[in-house]
Amino acid sequence: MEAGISFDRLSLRRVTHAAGVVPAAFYRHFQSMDELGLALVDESVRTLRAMLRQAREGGPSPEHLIDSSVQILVDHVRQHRRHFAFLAETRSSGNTVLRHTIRTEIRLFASELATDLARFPILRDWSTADLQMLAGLFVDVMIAAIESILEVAGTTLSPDAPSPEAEAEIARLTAKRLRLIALAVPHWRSS
Amino acid sequence: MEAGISFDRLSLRRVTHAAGVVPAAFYRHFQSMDELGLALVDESVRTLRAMLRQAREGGPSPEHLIDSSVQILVDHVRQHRRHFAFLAETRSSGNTVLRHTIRTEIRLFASELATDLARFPILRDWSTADLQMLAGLFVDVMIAAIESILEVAGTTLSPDAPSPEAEAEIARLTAKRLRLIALAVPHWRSS
DNA sequence: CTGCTTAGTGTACGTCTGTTCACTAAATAT
DNA sequence: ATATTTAGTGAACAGACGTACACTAAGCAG
Repeated sequence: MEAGISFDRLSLRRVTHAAGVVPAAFYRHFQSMDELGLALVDESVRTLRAMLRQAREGGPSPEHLIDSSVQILVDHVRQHRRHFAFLAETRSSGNTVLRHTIRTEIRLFASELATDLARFPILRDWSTADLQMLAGLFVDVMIAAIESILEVAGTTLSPDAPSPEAEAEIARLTAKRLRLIALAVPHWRSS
Repeated sequence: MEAGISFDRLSLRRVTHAAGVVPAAFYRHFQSMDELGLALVDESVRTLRAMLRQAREGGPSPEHLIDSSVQILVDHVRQHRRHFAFLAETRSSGNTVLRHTIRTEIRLFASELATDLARFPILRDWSTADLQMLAGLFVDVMIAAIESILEVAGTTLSPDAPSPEAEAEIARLTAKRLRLIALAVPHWRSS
């Protein structure tokens, strides 16, 4: 099929063609491709925040918190593959405006996670900087997981092989990583 | 200047123009842009391996191993900014062949790091899978650091601001992350 | 019913793209 | 000294690209 096409290889003409519309009609909706991109960022970021919300509400048991969080991540990526693929690709490539917008959103995401973490008793007397560090580390591990999942499933919107086996392996590895990091927390003396 | 241009926005005609040569002359050297890309991957990967080699030889004191490794990373990225920018961008974007090649190389890189780690007494009885997990985690933290450095310094080959201040901040944060992870190592029971 | 707004049409333009072809000048090997 | 390989030329092509313009059909407000 080769249906997957990254955003910055996407042309105005292709977009309008896919929409069954003549190229000039594009300007009735967006002034430029940048504007389209920002609209897509908005939409995708909403998906991202929905994921965090679900993780917050879902797991009251701190025992299986890591596993349930990873599972929520995997499910969300599977269900909103195109949003995550768009974010993952655009985060490191092409358009400068979009790249900065996404990176800023992710930093914000990490900050929210940090305030969530602050509620855990074990982390009560960690400095703000250290909490941000920990949250950023968690987020980066999650991002690596997302990229891996997208890689084993065709980076954009091709159906490809869903390969739940490879997905499960990535989930296990990611949970392992997070558990390792969590293991360090009690022994960290926050400055 | 706007001199920075990512590889997949790069056209055959731009390459030949920059080389001061007519478009058709391109085919005397490469069959396609893919082939050019693979040549660039080769060159950039050599830089990557040189970095690992230096880190291996450089630090015999395990006390400051983390700080010296991070410093080597920062220095290498500064000195070979374009190689790292190329790898970082192409790793997640555009051309499928190049993306897979780079990701495979990075996996190989992590594997080599894993065998290095196996020599540490504390890690003697870790399973191979767990060593790979740890090495992969280190590598992903390093990749995140590289991306951050490139971000604060203009992603491609623009001179921009070198901003050694922001670089140092990233170095500190990365070292902190690695120290946190290292702190967990003694308490991990390898399965 | 009338008038304004919105979404879409069709055409056309200039520019950039990859690729081909026959040809030449220089370097290299025999 | 001669033959062959190599690197580069210049022109030409067909296609895709972004963008502009005047125009039309539908939806809705007054």
